[in-house]
Parts: sequence; structure tokens; C-alpha cells
Amino acid sequence: MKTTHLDTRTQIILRQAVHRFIAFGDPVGSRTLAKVNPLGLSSATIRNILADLEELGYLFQPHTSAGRVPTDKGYRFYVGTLKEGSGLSPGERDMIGKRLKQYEGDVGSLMQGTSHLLASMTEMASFVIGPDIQQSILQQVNFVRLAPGRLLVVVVSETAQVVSRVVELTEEFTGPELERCARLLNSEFRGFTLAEARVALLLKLREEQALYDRVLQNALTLGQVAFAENGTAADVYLEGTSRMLAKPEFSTNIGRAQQLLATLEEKNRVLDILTACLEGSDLEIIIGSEAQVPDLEGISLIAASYRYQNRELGSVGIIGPTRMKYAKFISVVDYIARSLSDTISHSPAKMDAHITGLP
Amino acid sequence: MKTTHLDTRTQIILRQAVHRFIAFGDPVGSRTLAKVNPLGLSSATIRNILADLEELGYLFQPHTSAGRVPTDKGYRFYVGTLKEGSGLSPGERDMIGKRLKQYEGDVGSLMQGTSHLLASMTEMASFVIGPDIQQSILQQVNFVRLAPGRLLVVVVSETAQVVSRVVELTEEFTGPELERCARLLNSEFRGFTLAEARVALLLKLREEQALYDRVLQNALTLGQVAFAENGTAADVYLEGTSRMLAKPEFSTNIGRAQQLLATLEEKNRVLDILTACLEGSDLEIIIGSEAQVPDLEGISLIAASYRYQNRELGSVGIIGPTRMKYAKFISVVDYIARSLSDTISHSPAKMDAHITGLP
DNA sequence: CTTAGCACTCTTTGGTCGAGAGTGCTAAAC
DNA sequence: GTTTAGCACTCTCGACCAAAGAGTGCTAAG
Repeated sequence: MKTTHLDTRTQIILRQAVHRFIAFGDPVGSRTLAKVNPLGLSSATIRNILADLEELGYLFQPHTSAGRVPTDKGYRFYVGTLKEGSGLSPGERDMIGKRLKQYEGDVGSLMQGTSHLLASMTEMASFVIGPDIQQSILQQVNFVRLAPGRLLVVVVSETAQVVSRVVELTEEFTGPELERCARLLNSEFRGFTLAEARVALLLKLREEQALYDRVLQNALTLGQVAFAENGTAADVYLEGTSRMLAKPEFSTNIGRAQQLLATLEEKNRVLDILTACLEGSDLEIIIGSEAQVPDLEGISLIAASYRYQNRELGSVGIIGPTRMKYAKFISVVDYIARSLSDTISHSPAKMDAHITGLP
Repeated sequence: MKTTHLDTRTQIILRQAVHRFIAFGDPVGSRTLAKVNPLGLSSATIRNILADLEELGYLFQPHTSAGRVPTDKGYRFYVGTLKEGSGLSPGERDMIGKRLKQYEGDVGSLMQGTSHLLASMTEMASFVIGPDIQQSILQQVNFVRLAPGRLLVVVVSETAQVVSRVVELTEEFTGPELERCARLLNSEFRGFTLAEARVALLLKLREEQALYDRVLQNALTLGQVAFAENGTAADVYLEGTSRMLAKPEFSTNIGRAQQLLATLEEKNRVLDILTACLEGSDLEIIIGSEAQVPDLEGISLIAASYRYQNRELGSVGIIGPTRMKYAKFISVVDYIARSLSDTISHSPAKMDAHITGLP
């Protein structure tokens, strides 16, 4: 596909066409553009320009007597011309900060709250991908005895994420033994990611194999269990999928809508798509067919990653029909991602341990 | 509404009518019923019976020249005549058991997996309501220091549920101090529900107010924080909502579908509806307007509760159009609820802490 | 009490027609 | 050479209409 450099005038027309289509949703014709545009061109001239743009693949017409509609390439051009400046009012920024602050204290609620906020601000489906626990930095591991032979392993990450798993051991441990093991593991592996700890532990285990330090042996065996791959992938929080149904592009075609929702429901699919697309970049916009996923035909996606002390933890974003208000929504996603990063980094729950009276 | 006792013959006709409508989805007429039924009645006779049933409110016709469709009352009658016998094949029972077993070890995955299983077996939307942590029995509480003044409280329940929360304290505690406090709280309140522990703690606090036992004071203060109401309600796991769109009763009326999905998305709403309806009963079937919720017009719901050692923990079930295969689905929901109870009660994760070789 | 017959009603489907919108092309104007 | 006016052409969409089909209620006879 040739990327002929477009005439300034042609660019203006294209931008206007895309902009109007996003705003109103019906194909835009030469007459309309002639009336709106400041260059004072007649509809006939515009028609010629539109014909050129169609030939170059930026626009297309659903049928002969309809106006033009942007192609994915057209949208891509439009998005490229948007300036980075935030389209958010100070009031909105303020609101975002406040809303996220109210979820401090529990990572799960924070993720879910962020997703909810994103959905309600954009009227689109939103997602938040939680931190991959395997890449989290170990803060502390604990063992809780549930019953003879049954143990609960609780792993706490630096970002206050908690994962747990029940395991059944053939060997029995006493409470103090477990505490000693936990202390040993904590002092040894705090600061490692879980994945790193797993590897380090295996090495150590080999090294110490010959030794008969029973406590160490036990600790390492338990560590083995504690840092094992969980099987569960990173959490995905979805919200507002029902909003998609209200969009005109889906209300006509319910089959498509269902297919899309089904795809989103398989959260792992979403996860794969996103992690594939979002490698390292701060803010990513994926338009329609650019994601090589047939289910996402006609769907666009704005995603941004959030961080904890410069380590990328996960991403947040919105999903919706290709026809969406990019200018506004890019700002929203970007700002929410930043706010989320801030909230996670400071994360001070303003809850004092004060004593309340009896009821 | 009079509950006239129905003629045996009339009952048979009504059952057949409802059954056929459930199976095929279009209004059923007198001709069809005349052909199917074993009593050898003519269509004219059936017409009279149908007219009676309509007058009694069991059936209605969408318009003059259409067949009959069951009303909610009609469905209720039909459900009442179903025998309790399990409609599940041994193979299906087996499969359910195996599938649930594979999620042992993590309560969250178990809940989600159950929901998934339910959805895939019924082709409906499914829900699982997790145990209310406030009513869970305390197994152990732990404190993890995250940073100066920032503390993570981790509470483990008897059923291996884990909840955590970050709190910021004005007072600073050392590691050993925290451990001592935790130990004290554990020995004092293990076996209490969190709600009970909260109350007991307040009493104790009053009592000891005058004392100057610093350790005890600290412990109680921390316990105050640990057992505080979380704000977060019980978890609700939803799955398969997109399947609803495929149902003919929604594919025509997309507005309704969207409204329903939106209602389901507000999980708290779902929770309220269910807890209101499910007070204590083992298996509950709610048909259409019986739930006094306008959003659930035309929707039915089959729910069953699951238990841990005879304590009701939560419930599982399916949601779908009133026209659903009750006979089959009641069995499915019932059996899955039982299996879930079993899985939670035994809950032995068959994972040995064996050592794997290096990669 | 049951049944056959019939007129009636209502939905569904397919077809036609005209209005409206937008285009592409051509020829004239700048 | 670029721009514009004019015009014939194409395509969609909604309205309207007719025929088919399905099921009913009623009546009168078995």
C-alpha cells in the first residue's frame, strides 16, 4: 500500500470526514463536508478529493449512493493527527484521583474500581489486567495449618497483592516448624520475584542436597510449594461489556455482539491479545484488523500500562467499536493509567486504627 | 387468583403445552396438541380446554391467531409437576465431580470454575456467590509490614478463604510485636466468625481499658483493624452472560438483553436479589415476575445453596429466559451445589511437595 | 360432552413504488 | 489547469398492498 504524502487540503478533508463520522455515525457525503469546511470548496471539488482518498484506501462507501466511511487506515491517519494534549478538564482529573483513592487498601478492589471508572467515563467496555504474580516481588510468605496434612500457603507481594493456595503434604509439620521455615524463606528470598525465587530455590536445593540440615530441608521443600507456578494467570477485570450492546454498530448485528462478548468472556484470550500488542509501549491504540484476531473485526482498543516504581505491572484500557471518540478516550485511558500507577506506588490507606464506641 | 383444582385431563394438556413450548419455542396450537397427545382428543376439544386454561391464567395467546404460550403461573405449575429424580447420567455426574476437583486448592478458582461448569452445561448465564467473609470462621490472622507505618492485614478463614487489606497506622510496631499480637488474637478468637470476633473484641477492649498491659492493648487495637467490616461484599462470579444473547427471546429484543446484562453486571444487585429469595431454602426456582424486580421480567432463575459442615456458605445457580429446560437444569444446579459442598468440605489438594528436577 | 365445519382475525412474507441522498461524469467558468 | 454547476444514474429505505398460513371461536350436529 503506497503511503503517498497527502495534500494539506486533502488531509483536512480526511480529518473532517473521520471526525464527523465518529460524531454522528452515518456516512458523510460531499455536500455536508462542503458546508462545514472553512476552505470554501464546492461539493464537486470535495467529491473529487473523496474519490482520491477512496482510491488510496482511507475511505470507502458502503454502496454507490451512500457517503463515505473511514477505513481502518483512515482511522489510523486520524489518530495520528491527534495532538497529545490532555482532553480532560481539571474537574475530571480531580474526580479520577478521588475515585481511585477510595479503593486504596485492597488491590482487587482497586483494579475493579479502576475498571468501573474507565467504563463509566467512556461508556465502553473496559479492562484492567492485574499484575502477574509470578513477576511480583516477594514481600513475605506465610504458612497456615488448616488441618492435619493440609496447609495454606499465603504469599504477599511488595504491592500488597496476596495469593494463596491449599496444599496437602505427606509430611506433617508443627506450628513452630512452619514459622521457622517461613522466617528462613523470607530472609532468603525477600526482594526476589516469585519466578526468580523459584529458580534460586532449585539451585540451593541442589547445593544443599547432601546436607542433613533438617530445618533447611523442610524450608526448601515448603518454598518449592509456595513459589510453584500457580496455574492461574494474571487477573483480568472486565466491566461494562453490556454497554457494547447499546452501540448502533452492534444493535443491528446481534450475532457480532454475541461473538465479541463471548471472546471477552474468555479472559485469557483478552490477556493474550493484549500482552502480545502491548509489549513495552506506554500507550497503544489498536484499530480494527490491526490486531490479527478475526473476532475483533470492527473493534478498537486503547490500552496503557501502569507501573510500580518503573516496573511495568499490567495494563488498563477500553474496548469498543472502531468508531469511538479517540481524542477524548486516549486522554482518559492515559490519565487513569498514570493515576493508577500513582495510587499503587503511594498506596497509603488513610485508615487509622482508632477505637469506635460500642453500638 | 383462584387455584381451582384442575381436571386430570386438563393437567395433562397443560403439561404438554408447556413442555412443547419449552422444547420448540413457538406458541403451541390445538392441532399440534391433538396430534401428539395420547388421549385421542380432537383439536376442537383441546381448543375448549385451552380456552379454559387461558381463562384461569395458565396460558395466554400473543394474538388472536397464534397458539398458546405459558404464563408464569403456567410455568410454575409445570415445575411443580416435575419429579425430583435426577436427570443426570452417571457420566455427567462423574464429569462434574472431576471438573470441580481440578480447582481444589484455591477458593477463587473453585468458585469461578463452578460457574464456568454451570454455564457450559446449561448454555445459560450462571452465578456463584462466594462465602460472606464476615460470616466465615476465623482460622488465623497475620500482619505483614510493608513499609514504615503501612501494614497488610491477612485474614484466613476455616475454608481457606483469604482476605487482605492495607492499613496505615499512626503507631509503629516492630516485627516481633506484630507476631505477638497475631498470636494473641489467634488464640483468643480462632473459631469465632469475623462478625462475632468484632463484637467480642469490643467488649474485651472496654473491659481492659483501664489496664495498662501494652501488648494486649496493641493486640486489641490491631484486631480492631483486622476484623473491621471490609466494605467489600461477598464475591459474585458470573459467567456465560453472552450466551443469553443467542437465546431467541433476546435476539429480537436487544434492548431487553442489554438491560438484563447491565443488571447482572451490577453484581451487588444480583446478590441482593438472591439473598432475598434464597433465605434458607435448599433449592429455589424463581420464575419471571415472582422476583419483584422489574428488570427480571421474563427471566427465570434456578438457585441452590452450598454448605460447609452444615453451615450455609453461599449459593450457585443459573439465570436465563423463563423458557428454559427446567427438568434438566434443576438436576444440574442441584447436583453441582452438592458437589461444591463436598469439594469445599474435603478440599484435599492432591499436590505433594515433591521435588522436581532443574530444567 | 365431543366433534366437524366455517368464517374471522392476525401475522408474515414478498413485491412494487416513490422519495431521498449521494455519486460520477461532462462541460463550462475562472 | 483547476474548480464548479448540472444532470443522469444508482442504491437504500420506508410505505403500502396482497396473498398465504395458522389458529381461533362459534355453531350445529353426532
